Amino acid sequence: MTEPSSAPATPKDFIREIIDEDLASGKHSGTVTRFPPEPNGYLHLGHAKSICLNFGIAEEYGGRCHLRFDDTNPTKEEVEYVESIKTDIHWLGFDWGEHLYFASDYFEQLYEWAVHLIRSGKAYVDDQTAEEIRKSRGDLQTPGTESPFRDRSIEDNLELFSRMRAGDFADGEKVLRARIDMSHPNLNLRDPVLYRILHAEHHRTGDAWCIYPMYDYTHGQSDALEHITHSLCTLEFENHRPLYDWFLENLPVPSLPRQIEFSRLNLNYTVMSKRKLLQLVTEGHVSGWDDPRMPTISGIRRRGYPPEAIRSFCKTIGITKFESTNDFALLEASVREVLNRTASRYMAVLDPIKVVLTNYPANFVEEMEAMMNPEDPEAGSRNVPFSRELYIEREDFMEVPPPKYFRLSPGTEVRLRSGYFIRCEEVIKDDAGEIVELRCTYDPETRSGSNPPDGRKVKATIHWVSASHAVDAEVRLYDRLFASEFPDRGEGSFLDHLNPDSLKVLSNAKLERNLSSAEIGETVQFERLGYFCVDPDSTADRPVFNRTVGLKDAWAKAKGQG
RNA sequence: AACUCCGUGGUGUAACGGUAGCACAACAGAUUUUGGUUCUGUUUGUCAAGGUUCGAAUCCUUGCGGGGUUGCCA
Repeated sequence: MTEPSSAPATPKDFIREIIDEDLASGKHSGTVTRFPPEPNGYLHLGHAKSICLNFGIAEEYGGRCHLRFDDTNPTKEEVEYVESIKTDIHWLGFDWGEHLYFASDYFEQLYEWAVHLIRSGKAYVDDQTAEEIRKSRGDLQTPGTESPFRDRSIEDNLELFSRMRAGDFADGEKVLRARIDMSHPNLNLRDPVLYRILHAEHHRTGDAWCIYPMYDYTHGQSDALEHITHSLCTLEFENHRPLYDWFLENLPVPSLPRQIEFSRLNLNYTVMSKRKLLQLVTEGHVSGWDDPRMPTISGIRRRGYPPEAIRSFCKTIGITKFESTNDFALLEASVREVLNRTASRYMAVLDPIKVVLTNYPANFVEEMEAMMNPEDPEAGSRNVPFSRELYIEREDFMEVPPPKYFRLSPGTEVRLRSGYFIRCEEVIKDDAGEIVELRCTYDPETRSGSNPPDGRKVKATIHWVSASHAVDAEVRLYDRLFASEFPDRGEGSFLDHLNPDSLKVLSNAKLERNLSSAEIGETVQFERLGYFCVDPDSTADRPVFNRTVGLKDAWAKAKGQG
């Protein structure tokens, strides 16, 4: 079983090290993890980190990972979310097989265990109001005070709890609490609430219950019932672990899972909390949960990020207990790395300016052969029509070029990608002085594949589209949703930091003919511009493309530095 | 202030008492029919002070700094 020492094993994070130890010591013979979303919202990149961790460990260790919906709060949860969560996990490339569970499946068992706690004097029914309970809990420096109902007899508690279940009481009238220690320095141990009364319709159990277990009372026992070995969650649950363990110690559970906490994913220039994402949607700052600017899984999918890139990103950022903020550039680097290898190349002109080749025959069309992907010779080639009238990118021409500008300008020559050398002979403007057309000549001896016999060179190659063959399209240019690196920090609302230029719609883009057959969801490269994904808003005669991410742009950088 | 977790280049992450490495970012150069890709090189780091040790990012102490916790949310 020993690896040859020559293999530079990728360093393991502290969680995998713990698993290794547990396997080596015989504490566990296998590994079972779980991903436990609450079905009250859409999954985002933070969840992706947890999904990659839990399902990734299951794959690596030949174990399994359960998908368990933590559905203990009927007032917030909906079936709609259950389905979207399943879709997103599958899209990320993971599968729970037959191990789909719901915490609500355990309601009866959980109830019996609550009775068990009451019988052993470790739980009681409290008649105090929410407000009274809050006040008597004390605070970070002050111990709490015990409830006047704390010492009810076991018989009374049994009777009352049974009547709570039977619906004899109104919402909030009573709760079941654990009987632990009202002066414990960890507030979670100050007689936490186990059950509350909620006369609400549950998405799975309907009206079978009017009392619902709290997260703390549910999670660990669900883990134990499923024989989860390692229950991985984020840092904010660290203070809950003593309570998690308390239940396992005081209940006849079938297994002893271990909770381990790691730091959640933070990304700059975005927000990740469900509440804030929901706010962006409900207040209309974005078009929906799947707006391509959203850090939701459905958003990045629509944006065109490949799942492989998300997985590699999660591998790159690692797992630690240190609360850190990851650079958005790291995510984009993962996206570019995958797309550079896999995306087909096409030409598209986003902001067109017409070029007429005065020495090229009218009504003549040549089919130029172009590589589908220079990084992947197997991808083959495509034909691109070439003719007398073309479009080129407006920013690929400058009448008065600054130093180091390699593209087209009056009198200079560039290569058209997969086409010919052209030289700009004349600039045509309208009355307003706006450039409307360039008159150029082409060199017949420079057809793609051959260079001019006189050995002359050009300093740039630019993209183009044949005017008569062009497909009209809308292109949506996305930028980061927030202008500030940490929208959460500082005074005021995070909404104050929204980037007003996060979406720019170009409605006059001209695409290479071959792009008309691109399918919704497909991500391609527009040469020299970036990666673009076909949006579901596309129609048969008018495709819509979303910019996934731009190519690195050394010129923009040089220009910016002036 | 109580409890608790955590501090390694600009960012993220390794090094498990023995040469502080990798990725991203930045910068410089080479290649290039994408100012992309690829390749090469450069800059930048162990929070602080003591202690243990032949030797400390690592162990100990203290200090400093950051996160989390006062829902009948998860």
